[in-house]
Amino acid sequence: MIQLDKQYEPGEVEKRWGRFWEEKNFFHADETSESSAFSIVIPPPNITGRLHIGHAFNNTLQDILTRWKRMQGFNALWQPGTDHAGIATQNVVEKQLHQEGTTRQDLGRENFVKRVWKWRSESGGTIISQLKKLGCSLDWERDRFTMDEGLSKAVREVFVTLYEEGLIYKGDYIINWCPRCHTALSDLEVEYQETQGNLYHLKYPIKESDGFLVIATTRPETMLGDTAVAVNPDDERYQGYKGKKLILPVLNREIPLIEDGYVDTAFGTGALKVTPAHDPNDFELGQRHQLETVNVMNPDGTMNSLAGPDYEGLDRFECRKKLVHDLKDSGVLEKIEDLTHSVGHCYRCRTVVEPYLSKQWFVKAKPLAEPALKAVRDGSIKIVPKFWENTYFEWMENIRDWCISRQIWWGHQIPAWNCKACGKVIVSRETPDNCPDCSATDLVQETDVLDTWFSSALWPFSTLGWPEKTETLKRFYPTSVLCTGFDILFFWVARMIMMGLKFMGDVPFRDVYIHALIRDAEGQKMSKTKGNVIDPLEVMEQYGTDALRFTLAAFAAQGRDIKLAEDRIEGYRNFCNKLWNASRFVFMNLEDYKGSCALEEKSNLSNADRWILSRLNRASKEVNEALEAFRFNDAALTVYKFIWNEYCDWYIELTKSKLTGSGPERKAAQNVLIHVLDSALKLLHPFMPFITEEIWQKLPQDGKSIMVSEFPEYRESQTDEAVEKEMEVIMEIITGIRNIRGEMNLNPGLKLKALIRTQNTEIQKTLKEHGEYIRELARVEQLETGSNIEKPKVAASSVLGEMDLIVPLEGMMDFREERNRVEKELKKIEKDLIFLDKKLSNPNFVKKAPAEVIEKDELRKASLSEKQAKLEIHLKTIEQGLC
RNA sequence: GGGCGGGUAGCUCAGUUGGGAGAGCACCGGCCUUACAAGCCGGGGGUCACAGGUUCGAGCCCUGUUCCGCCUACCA
Repeated sequence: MIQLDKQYEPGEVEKRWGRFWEEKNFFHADETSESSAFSIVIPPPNITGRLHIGHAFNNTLQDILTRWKRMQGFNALWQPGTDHAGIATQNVVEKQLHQEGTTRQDLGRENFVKRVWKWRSESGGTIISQLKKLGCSLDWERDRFTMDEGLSKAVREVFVTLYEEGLIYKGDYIINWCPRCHTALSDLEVEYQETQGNLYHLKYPIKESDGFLVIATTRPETMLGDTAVAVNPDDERYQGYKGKKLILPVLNREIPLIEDGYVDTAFGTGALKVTPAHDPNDFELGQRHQLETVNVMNPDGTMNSLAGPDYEGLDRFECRKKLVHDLKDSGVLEKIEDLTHSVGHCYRCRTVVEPYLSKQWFVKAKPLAEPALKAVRDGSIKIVPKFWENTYFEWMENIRDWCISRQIWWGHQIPAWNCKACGKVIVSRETPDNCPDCSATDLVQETDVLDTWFSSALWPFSTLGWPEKTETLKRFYPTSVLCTGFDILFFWVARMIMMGLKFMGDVPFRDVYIHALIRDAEGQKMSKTKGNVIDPLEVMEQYGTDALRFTLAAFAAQGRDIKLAEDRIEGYRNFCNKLWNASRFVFMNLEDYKGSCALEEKSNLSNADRWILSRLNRASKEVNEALEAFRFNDAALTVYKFIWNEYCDWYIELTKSKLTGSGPERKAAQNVLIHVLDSALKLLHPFMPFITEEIWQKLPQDGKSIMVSEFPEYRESQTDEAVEKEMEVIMEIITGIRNIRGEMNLNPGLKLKALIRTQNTEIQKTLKEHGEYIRELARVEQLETGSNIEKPKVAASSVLGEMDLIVPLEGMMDFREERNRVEKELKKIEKDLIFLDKKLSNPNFVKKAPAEVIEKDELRKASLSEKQAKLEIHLKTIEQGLC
């Protein structure tokens, strides 16, 4: 006989089954299999990453889908992998070097890259082992890394193709520059933050005049690169200044006054200093007016020689300070105003980003975006929840060219070479030996690497083998679902769609499920600096992995952020224990059981048996439907309620008396008990893989693992409405008696008598046949049913639908308690009747509402009135008793 | 500036086509009823942010207000 401990201890169990699944290779998807495919690619975590609660959430959802589909018989592939995370990883290794008192420049490029690979092999696997701990059924055999040979080949292929088609170009543009990371960033990689700043008003003298123009700026240090001042041609204040020259203070450079409609007359003074090399708008102004560009900064954010001898070498913010001080002294500074404006920060290191003019590589986005827009518009790709589609459209319609070059060393080096001899740019899939134009062999490869997101954009097909035409690719592309947070909708999702359509000629996935962000209990974004992070590993340690997973699923309602409350996790830990103990009960009653989990002899089934089977069937339906629609919370809650409120609270209790016998009833009960447990475990398995496997393995089944067993499906023939109705009546009476017991403060152990008066012969029949349920669960020693039952003088009474429940209480009734109880009930009824009366006496309601609604309310009114009358009579007898 | 999401019980949240609101936790009362005190039984608790509108009827649909959060933008 199998015995379980009194409490479920997750730690050891999780380790054991985690190892088991991996050893048995159950996570592996076979590309030669004939079953229909289901595939998901993991959003590749950074190799620098450690599992945070967002990962836990994201991957739990994917694992639920994968395990569910796998159990449904699909050839399910969940494709694992990691991202090389260019800037982030380089930062980590540079920090290490810094501690060792050296720099990457000291090491040189080749050695530095070697060093990063070494770091990766030593520390880059952390997140992988953490995902395993979470129970993720990823096909580890297919683990990929964005810097792998195959994926790098894909990157080259894509780059060269796009270049050849004119969709990649190189040019001098203003880009976002991080002076700390020393690299360009794409527009998306800049995070704007409302910042309290200043608006400095500066006087620019007019040449050959005593007058001056006042310009306003938030970044005075950039004035050193000014090459014009612009005003709006319609601005009356400046009508007389057309064609004038201004003298740039400090540097005393002569700059023109230009007119451009871009200038907002309402902002500041209406005069705008123009710094084409340090502001994207000014850059465009500069192009329109053929202005000079003067770049006054070094790549590290210090001022260069063009900033003049007083400021050269100063950091941009020190320069600002000194400059403001100097301008004040020289009378150039008119005033300083407070101004709240948003300032861009590097998303990797939080340094203030500098708009910076430099030579970069770009992807022309518009031609790629158009088919990507269409795919979502025509439903080839469905985004869930749907409202995210608007956000997607918005961004895609206004998409700008994507700056893909990064001035770092860790990443895919751009496959372009410059011929030293003739200057030709060679972009090639293979490393060229000599220049095709001049045959020179002195070729120097572009030093820049590609944006990490460039390789991630290819993820759904590069991981499956592309550009090779592999079986895997054929079998699993397009993938079924992409499951991710909205924060990378543009970074990643949109770009995958563009690249997938471009290079595979088909969408990369059919559905995109966008889940919420996890916040702390106060609704704050979790961050290390705030110290409000919930570490999933700690939670798993404390409550068990299954409890964490279930909590996350139960919280995953669409369209709302998740405030993770720890007491919920505790609640679902308790659920594990509940399931554990229910199973314990089942096993305790199985010593003489010879059968299997399959439903055997159906003719001996009791009403309770048939009821739970019917309920199980409904639960299976709801779970499947909910998962199909990505309603994870509904699915989780359905299983929860089925197991706790139906199987444990009712079925197990109902079954106890049957188990005490030894006849066919006992055998039937055992069979149903175990069959339903088996099915319930399967329904729960995608959410709680470990505990379900642990229990399931002890069941009399001949499968290898619950994770490759068959997921319960809805079968219409198995729903038994008649039995459900009968059992409802019985449960209603049991609850009614318990209520009287509770409200009257009667000892739970006290045996009671119960009389049920009803005119309904169906109910009478049910009660005659199945009265033992009531006797056992409500602790009733004598149960009588009939149409003309007399109520004894001393009795508590309730009206339950068509039934009058009477509990004789001779010698144990407190009349005051009973009066309170009945009065409370009557009050409720009165309130409801007033409401219904009002509604039904409204001629418009009767005229316009659908007949069935009116009928329902009329029936309700009638039964409430009847109930009221009965209770009032009862109340009178109580009051007589009180006298 | 534009857009999106949200405001439901003390707390965290459900509420699928409009037919007078649910769960978990917390709370109150009673129970070691031999699976489970991480449990069992019973109970109290809500002007569904506010104001209008549509409708016989609104948590749900429309308009406005307000608060919170997020996204986005060329706020010198």
